[in-house]
Amino acid sequence: MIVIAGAGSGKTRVLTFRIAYLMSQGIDAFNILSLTFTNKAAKEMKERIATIVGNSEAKNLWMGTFHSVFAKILRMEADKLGYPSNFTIYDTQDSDRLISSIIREMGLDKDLYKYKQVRSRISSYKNSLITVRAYFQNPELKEADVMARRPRMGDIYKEFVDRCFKAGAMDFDDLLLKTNELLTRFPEVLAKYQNRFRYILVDEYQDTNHSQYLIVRALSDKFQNICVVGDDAQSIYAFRGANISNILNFQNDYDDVKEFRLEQNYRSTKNIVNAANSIIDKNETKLDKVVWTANDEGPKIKVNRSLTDGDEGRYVASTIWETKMNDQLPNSDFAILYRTNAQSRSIEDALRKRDIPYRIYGGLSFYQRKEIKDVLAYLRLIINPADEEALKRIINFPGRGIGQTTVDKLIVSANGYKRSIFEVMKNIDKTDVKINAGTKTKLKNFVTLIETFQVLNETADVFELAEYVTRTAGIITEYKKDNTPEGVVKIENIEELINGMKDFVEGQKEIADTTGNLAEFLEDVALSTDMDADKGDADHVALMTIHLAKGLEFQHVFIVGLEEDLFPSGMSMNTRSELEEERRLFYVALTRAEKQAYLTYALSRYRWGKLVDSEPSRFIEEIDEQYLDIVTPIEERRFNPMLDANIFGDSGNKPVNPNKIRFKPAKQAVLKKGEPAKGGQQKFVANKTPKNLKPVGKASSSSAAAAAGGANLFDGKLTVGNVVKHIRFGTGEVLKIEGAGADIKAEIKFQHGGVKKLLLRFAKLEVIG
DNA sequence: TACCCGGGAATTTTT
DNA sequence: TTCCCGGGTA
Repeated sequence: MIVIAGAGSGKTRVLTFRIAYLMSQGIDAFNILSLTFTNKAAKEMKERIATIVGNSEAKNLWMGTFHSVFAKILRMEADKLGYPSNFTIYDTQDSDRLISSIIREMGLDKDLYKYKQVRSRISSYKNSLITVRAYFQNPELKEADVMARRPRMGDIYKEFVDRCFKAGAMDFDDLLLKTNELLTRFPEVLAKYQNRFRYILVDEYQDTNHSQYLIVRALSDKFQNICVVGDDAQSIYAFRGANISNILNFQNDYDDVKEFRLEQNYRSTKNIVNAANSIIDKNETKLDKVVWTANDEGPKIKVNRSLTDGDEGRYVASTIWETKMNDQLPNSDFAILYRTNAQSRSIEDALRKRDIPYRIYGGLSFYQRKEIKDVLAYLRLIINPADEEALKRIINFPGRGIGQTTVDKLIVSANGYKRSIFEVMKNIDKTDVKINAGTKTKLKNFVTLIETFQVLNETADVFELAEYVTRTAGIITEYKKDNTPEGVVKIENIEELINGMKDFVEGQKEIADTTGNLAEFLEDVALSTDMDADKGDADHVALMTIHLAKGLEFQHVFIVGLEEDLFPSGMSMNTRSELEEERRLFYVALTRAEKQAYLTYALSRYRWGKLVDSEPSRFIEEIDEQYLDIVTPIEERRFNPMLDANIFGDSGNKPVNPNKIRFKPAKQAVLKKGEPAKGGQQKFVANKTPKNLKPVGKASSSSAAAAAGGANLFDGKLTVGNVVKHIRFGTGEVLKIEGAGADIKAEIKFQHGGVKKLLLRFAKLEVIG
């Protein structure tokens, strides 16, 4: 069964009710597999089902992301593929580092072989199930890479795969690729999971890549009881291998397909739905469907032009402020969506000036921070000493006098002996590595250190282990040296991580069938993203990329930076299909809005530190004019009368003249240093955000913090003089409270452990006096 | 091997 | 503007 579900038509509801229905018909939850693309979607769906069928029933459902479900299966079957069951999952950064290192070792020109391009190339091979062997058997692939002036691509690919295997590591793509390998090479395994997963449901089917498609098809082949839900108009992940033809051709893959179309939108006003339709109409590749709504007409979509990105931010902030006040709305009714993460900056500055609380979703997540990754690298190495990336990360952190040269020698030697680096170090005296005695001692000490941790890991839980490791390995000491605010935040983050582990351990105790071990914690971490940490935290405006916004809805949505070369992105307007994906992205953005949508663009914008002229996006014009309300702020006209004539004609309120603004390449007008920008307003674009401020907003996303569960006291409940109790520091007195909004900190003097500054949003404090 | 400095590239989107 | 890397020096 396929459900083509337009935006806002309730497709998640369809899935949850179908699952609940299946269970009400006596089908064992054990036999149901439900796949999503984000942990958050899985979690929400599980909760919704739990409210219908009850918690204990819902618990047995296999529901999760492709990556997490198949990571679990791979752990159980790892030995068949020659992997350890506690294999490491390399994140993108690990892969990047390994690829860079391979390029360097092979003596290739790193300007020709850019690691990011190499990584995405390898990723697309894997997602298309092109193994190393398949690559070398197919002259066309080789040809394509030669044409791209990367003749050694195949060799890098091979080395990368070999090194991952040797390190007992899988990257994100491997989780799918190896699952395919498992299901193809071992018919008995396939049969086992076919019999197990008799009912399969897939959300966001339009986003599946070839690898995922094959897994789903293999698993559902026997019973052919599969239900996929999706919307071709919301396919926005082609760049990472999603194949829109999976949904377009679903009918051909199964014998007896029922198709349903959900075309009524329950989310948005008529204006928004119709405007969105008028955009998507411009795409050639799509399934026919007409989304409609019975909702009110609603206000027209507001289009606003600003002079600079700074002005744009101020327009957004002041509009939110006014609307909030006039209509008495919470901050959470507003979202600001942009094409690229870099755009958040000017918006943030403006929001901060107006004291509007906001949260940035995506970007650098808690677990990607350097200090967190350092700690995690120790833990990774403890359970999997072969983990090359973890080892390289910490072998000289904190500094132990083991430099790049030594590491390079070890790598060469490890490759020669076909052993892991750790094994070479362990047996350093038996190898022919040319390293002087002093360094050898340092290496031995490091090995001993890790082995001590491994012994402790036999008996201690994650929390105890991490606490011991951070102290013994000198990580805390290292960061304590740094007295800058950044350094303090790092310590706090590590403390937060460790607190999160405590909660993890507690949580695991309640769940009978998990081992509650380190490997499991690390898997959670590796597959978690910033979006997952959704908690009942303070009321805030949401800032995120449009990609992240898919599936969400807000009363008021601002889509900012609607400029040629930015949205559509300059890198995605060369082919029709790329442009159509950008258009679908715009469609997704617009259909997030329930009541009111705003489109904004700036005439010039800082990019790469330079002021660059820009033109309105073609997407603005593609919307049927009758749904638009083109506004030009009065203050802009007053300050800059000369700018008006260009686009809007004399009245300043006429619709955009297509001939003036369409399809001209953006001029890269570069402003010399010191020269004022048009209107001179850009100097108010405050870019002097203290370094530690921005990350704090992001840090709120940590699922460690989410897991904390304790009351956060940053809304005035805590005052100077209070006596509080902290889970780890014990009892203390509040000396000072400082900061604002999400950033409020308390300075607390603890009876044992001195004075500490704690971020109240994280710290679990109990007021006892 | 550690540290400092200057030059040059970077920004699509992410499980 | 920011970050990363390489080269040079101690």
